[in-house]
Order: sequence, then structure tokens, then C-alpha cells
Amino acid sequence: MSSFRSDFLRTLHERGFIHQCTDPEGLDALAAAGGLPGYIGFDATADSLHVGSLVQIMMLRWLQKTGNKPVVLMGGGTTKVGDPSGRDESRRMLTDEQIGQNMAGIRKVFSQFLSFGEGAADAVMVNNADWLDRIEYIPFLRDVGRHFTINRMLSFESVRLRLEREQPLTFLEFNYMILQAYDFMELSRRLGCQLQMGGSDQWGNIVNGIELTRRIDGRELFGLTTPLITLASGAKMGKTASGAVWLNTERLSAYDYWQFWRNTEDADVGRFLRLFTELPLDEIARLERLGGSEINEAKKILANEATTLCRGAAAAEEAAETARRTFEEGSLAEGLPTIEVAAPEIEAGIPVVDLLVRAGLAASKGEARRLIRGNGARLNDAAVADEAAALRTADLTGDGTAKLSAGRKRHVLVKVL
RNA sequence: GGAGGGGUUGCCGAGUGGUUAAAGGCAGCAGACUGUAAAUCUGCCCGCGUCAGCGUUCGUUGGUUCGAAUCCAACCCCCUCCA
Repeated sequence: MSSFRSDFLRTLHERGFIHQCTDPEGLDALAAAGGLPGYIGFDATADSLHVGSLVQIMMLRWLQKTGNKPVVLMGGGTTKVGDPSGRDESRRMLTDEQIGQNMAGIRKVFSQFLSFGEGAADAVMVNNADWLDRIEYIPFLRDVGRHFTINRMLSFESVRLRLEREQPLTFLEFNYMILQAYDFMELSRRLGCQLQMGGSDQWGNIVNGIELTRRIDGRELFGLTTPLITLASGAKMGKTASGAVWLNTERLSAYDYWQFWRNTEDADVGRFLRLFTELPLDEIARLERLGGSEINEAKKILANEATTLCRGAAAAEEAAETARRTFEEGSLAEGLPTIEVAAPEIEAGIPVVDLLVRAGLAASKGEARRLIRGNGARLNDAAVADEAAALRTADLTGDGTAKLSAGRKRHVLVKVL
């Protein structure tokens, strides 16, 4: 299946985006013609997306770059129901306001990756609350519900796993797959969307939409899923010391985002370059052949490219420079995450234990103490030997800052107001 | 409806009256080694603390006891078998 004619599928294939596809030949023909609208749905469960969604976002970007039309579906309606896929427990119920706020945050992420507008190749964003909120129960059951057999619904993995694991599945969540299937049909009617993409866990939901639309409208739709992206070491991707790797600046600084990519495991560098940057494949092939410590250059390029896509070139350069000064020169660099403290506090002396907590380098004072005891805390690159140590005016550099570190990689600047 | 089994600290999973903040594993954090990698080894891993201790924790609520995650009662939830 490596002989795709369309730029879109060929690129996705070469870069490792494709896990399953309902009808590769048919989709290839459509994509080759150009102007194909394709969508991916995103739930509004948080006010930012994280790197877990980045594969899907990159796919939409490639869709646009290869002359087709990306459609971002915000799950304003489905988020009220909750996707049971891959979960043992029901999702927390969100209010309409929270969902609205979350969608606003997510919108910002997409404006970075896609170009929105009114033109044929411009990306558009739609909200399924626009049609789901207005569904009338009985007509919906008669028109849509009759096409779903419980027998088949029970066989879908999202449902089956819940049942097998002896975890409750509410009727509310049970409806999720029907609503998502309906979304696909609705989007094919409204926008001529013939393609839905998603993670491999969405396969069942996507296929449902395809079948529903074929039965009701007699129209042929296509589905494409990405593989689950894990680290070479087997762990789930997207965790750092401080939590999820968010795409929004408000949630994660450009420096931390850059660092996340910089710390990629050797074995993942090539794969990540293909998925998360737009570098030419021959260039990537060259980079991933680098051995030993040279592969660090490839990691920096990965970090630069990925950060540029998500945060812009200026932010990426700044992050790279901050990292260079911090790690390669060992100097105190502006641009590190910063916390501010009041001048009188410093004069009185702030316990390092408290600072570690305030800086987010330790979750509790106890943890901060243990960090010091384990010789992992440093102030201005000197190990903090005493749990009772405090930061005093004398510890500040000329411009009124001090560098506080947990381990060799996590640094925070303390600045006096 | 009847008979059994079970709900333990982020997850898995020991523990059946005090020596238990609770074995072990995973995840996580730090140290060593390195290349801001992996693997490996070591330490840490509920909160507060002037490190003596104090406070909270084993589904929920009561009770027995000098003392309970461990015994009793009621309740909630889950599983298995029978009808």
C-alpha cells in the first residue's frame, strides 16, 4: 500500500501516521482530486489539548498542506455525554460554561497549526452542540436508533472493555458512539465531509458513522486512524515531571515544551521527527543515523521544529537559547520559568523548602525536604545541604535573581519584585 | 429472592487484634554512571514538624477492646453461583 497517488495519503504513509484505513484506494482517489474535507473531533474536557492530540493535529495540517480542507469538530455536545473509550470510569460532568471556556482555549491551539478562513482550502471549526443540542428524542430514535443493534454495540471495544472489567457503563455514555456516528453523517451533509480521522481507539466510532451514513444517505464515507504513540520504552507519551505536556502557552511555557522534545529517548527521535515536524524525509533519515552523543543535535532540531510549529519561531529560538545557556554554559539564564517573591520576604529569608514548593519543583514541603536530603536540590548550582536553609539577599545575583534547581534538569528562576 | 466472595495508600496487590503509615511490584522523584538518552545500581515515595514527635489513611457509619485495616452490626457498591 505504498503506491498512493495523493500527496496526502503518501505523506501520511511515509511519515508513519496510518494505522488503519477503511478503503485506501477509494480515499486515495478522492484526496488526489483535492479539496477533500476531512475532520477530527476533539472533546472539550480541558482548556487546552496536550501532545496526545498532536498526531491528529499534524494530520489536519498535512491535509491542508496537500490541498484539502481540514475541519475541526469541537465536541461541545458530545463532551456533555463523555466518551467511554479507554476509560474505566465515567468522565466528570462539565457545565456548559466550562465546556465553552475549554473550547475557547482549544481554539487558540488550532489557530497556531491551521489557517482558518472562508476559502475552499481554509480550515473551519464547527461545534457539534449546534446540532446535537437540538435533537428530538423520539424522531432521533426512529431515524438513527433503529440502525444500531444492541448486539453490535456491545461488541465494540469501548463498551466491551468496560463490561468485562466489571466497571459500570451508564446509558448516557452508551449513547456516545451513536452521537459520534451521527456527527459524521451530519458533517457529510453540511460540509461534504467524507473523511473522519482519529486515534486508533476511535476506529469503532468512525466505522459506525460510515455505516450509518451509508444506510440512511447511501453515501460512501472514509475513515483513517493513527497508531497509538508510545515511547520506545513502552510508556505513554506526554508526561513530564510537572504533568501533561500542554500545547497552550498558558499551561506550559515554551521553554518546558522545548525541553520535553529535547529529552526524547534516542530510539524515538526518527519517529518523532517524522510525526511532529515537517522536515524532509531524507533530512530526517540523516539525523536519525547520528550515533552516540551526536544524536543530541537531532534532538535539538526536533525541539526547535516542534516548538516552532506550536509556539512560533521566536518562542522556539528563545527556548533553545535559554536551554543552551542553562545546560551548555551552566549559567543563569533569563527565560527559565520564573517565580516572583516580595523583597521584604527575601530580607527575612525564605526557607528553601518553601521556595521549592512555590516553584512547583516539589509537591509538598515534605517532598522538598526529601529532595534536599537526597542531595537533589540546588541553589545557584550549589547543592543545598541543610533542610533549614533559606534564600537570603546575599544569594541574589546583581539583577536580583537566583536559580533554584531540582535535579540537573529542572530549573526555576526566583526573582525579587 | 437464596448462597458465597470482595471493596487497602496514583495503579496492581500483600496484610486478618498491638512490632503496620501498612510487604512486594509498577509508575514517579532524586543520586551515581552518561550524551539534558537508554539500560543498570542506590536512595526516596500521606501531610505537618525545631526530626522528638504530631495529625490523617485501609468502601461508609456506628460498636467491642487498653489498642482495629484486621473482630461485631448496619448500610452502600462490585463479583460468582443458585432460583
